[in-house]
Amino acid sequence: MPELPEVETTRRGIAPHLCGQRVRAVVVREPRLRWPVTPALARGLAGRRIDAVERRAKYLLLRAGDHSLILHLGMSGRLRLTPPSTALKPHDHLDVVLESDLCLRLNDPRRFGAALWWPGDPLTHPLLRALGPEPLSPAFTGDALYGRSRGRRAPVKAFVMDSRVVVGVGNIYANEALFLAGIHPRRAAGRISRARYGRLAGAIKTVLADAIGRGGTTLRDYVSADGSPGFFQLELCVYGRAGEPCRRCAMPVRRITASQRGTFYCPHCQH
DNA sequence: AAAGCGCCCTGAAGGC
DNA sequence: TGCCTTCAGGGCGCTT
Repeated sequence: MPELPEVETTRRGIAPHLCGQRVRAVVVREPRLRWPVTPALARGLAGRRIDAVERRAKYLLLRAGDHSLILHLGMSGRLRLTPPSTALKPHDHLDVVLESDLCLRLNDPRRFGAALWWPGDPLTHPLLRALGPEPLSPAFTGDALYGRSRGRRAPVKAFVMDSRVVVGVGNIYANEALFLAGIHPRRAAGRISRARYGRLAGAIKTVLADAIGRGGTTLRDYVSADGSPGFFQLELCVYGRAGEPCRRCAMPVRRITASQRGTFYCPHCQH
């Protein structure tokens, strides 16, 4: 479900309700997420105050004193703010109950998500330490992409979805950015010019910023923390549009499989 | 080092 | 209606 814009929209939704709040209780109903949710998490977080809610890549970082709760929504995870008395739905795995009597509730049918308790700065966690630059930061540039791509024979789509290269570019936005930049998703990463990488970096920034501005993309069931959907799906140029006319040239959008992911592109506009 | 898979899960959709 | 297959917005970790 969530790519960077959906995670950022969720962060913006929950942060005002969490920051400065003390945690009254933590309820773990299903510890079998991607990694087991440990008793240390429930024990350690209860009673602490949440100081900040940040995002790195698609991870949400809740800072609580010198510790941190690291959340990842995987493919199907959702966070909702709700009174703790709200009836439970299937797959409501974790509650963080606040003293305000609101509750941050994690629902994740596929359980690819994660809730990790870390005794330190979340950015030093092994899963976060080696991540590439944030796409919306000044450190992410076409020159950076160009430099890292030399000698790479993998398709450019896989290259920009590699979190060591740049974080937060999932399948939807990789397809969209490559369309905006006019680059064929199967082109070898090492055989793209510096100028074209400049356009690609710009396209990634544009598409992610636009999607955040529209509250993310709602395809099936994504909703933000307050239950409202995103609207970026209305702007999609290629993702999920196989057979429909390209918005630029009207040629039918083509669907192929690349790196085991659905890949959409315009055969006329992208080379 | 880079690249390519398998795999962790459930649910929805489509074919028969 | 039901059963089966396929596919899904992620990404770790293993093998080559």
